[in-house]
Amino acid sequence: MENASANLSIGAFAKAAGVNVETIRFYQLRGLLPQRERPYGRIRRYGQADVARVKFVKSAQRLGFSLDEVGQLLKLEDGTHCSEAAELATRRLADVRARMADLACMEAALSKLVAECQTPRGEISCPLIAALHDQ
Amino acid sequence: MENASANLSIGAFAKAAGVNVETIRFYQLRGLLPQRERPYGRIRRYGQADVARVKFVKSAQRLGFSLDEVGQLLKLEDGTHCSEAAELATRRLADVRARMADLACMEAALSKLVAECQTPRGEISCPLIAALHDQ
DNA sequence: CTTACTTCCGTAGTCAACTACGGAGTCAAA
DNA sequence: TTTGACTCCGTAGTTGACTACGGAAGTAAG
Repeated sequence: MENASANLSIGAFAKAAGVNVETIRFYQLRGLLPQRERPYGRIRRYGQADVARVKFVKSAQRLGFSLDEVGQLLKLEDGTHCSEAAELATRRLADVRARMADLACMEAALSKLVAECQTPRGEISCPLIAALHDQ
Repeated sequence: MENASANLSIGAFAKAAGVNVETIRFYQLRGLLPQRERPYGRIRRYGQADVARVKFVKSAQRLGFSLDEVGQLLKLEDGTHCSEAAELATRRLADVRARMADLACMEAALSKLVAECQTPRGEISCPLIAALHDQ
């Protein structure tokens, strides 16, 4: 059922998946897509299952998974390893939350500095630069 | 007044600034630190002003500025170009806020998926993997 | 004066996730 | 059958911010 509609050239495949041809090749090299056999000096053909796989990769990336982690997720793809998948996702979630906290600090500091810069002051030096100096 | 206490070797300088020696050299190459003259086949010496400059770079980096932007900030260092500095900071702030929004989306999606994985279900496939398939 | 640590300097390597290039082979339309 | 687009494949380049390496020269301690 995988090859049922294996009628796409790599270019059509890439377009259907919304990525560049080079990205497809790169994923094949990385083991994220199976290396299809090439029928006797002909061009390889791809199907909807391949398109779905690339879209899966892209979805997971949007959630902050690295390609390595996406690879692990793909190995669990039959859906019988829910707890392993959940563990990966939990780690990712912790990471995302840590990054959010970092950004919140930056946000606070930057908006304070920008506000101070826009406050009319009667004198010399820029509070943004000054603040950066004594952290 | 810059060279007032120019008595640190590059190693001591790096330690005082909390970075590696290689990082100092890299910053010199990038123009973030002045290329000191080398007194006739002797070793260069550095002072507190240099240490402060590296700390400035590190502070700005923590706020999300790239080294290129830090370079611009350093050119404004005399404090008389407050509005330019504020403009840079405003751009950074917008960027930080955009990244926060992205991460918030990821957070929501991931925590939903993890929660679903932990909900007892009576059957087959992993909701996390399934969800990734139809985004 | 010797020994061992630093410094100097340029070049090359790292990581992640691609992107670019180039030459040969394949395919489809006119 | 020719032409022009596409595919194949391997290698190399990109970005950002460093990190590593290696040989020669300077320096500090004993």
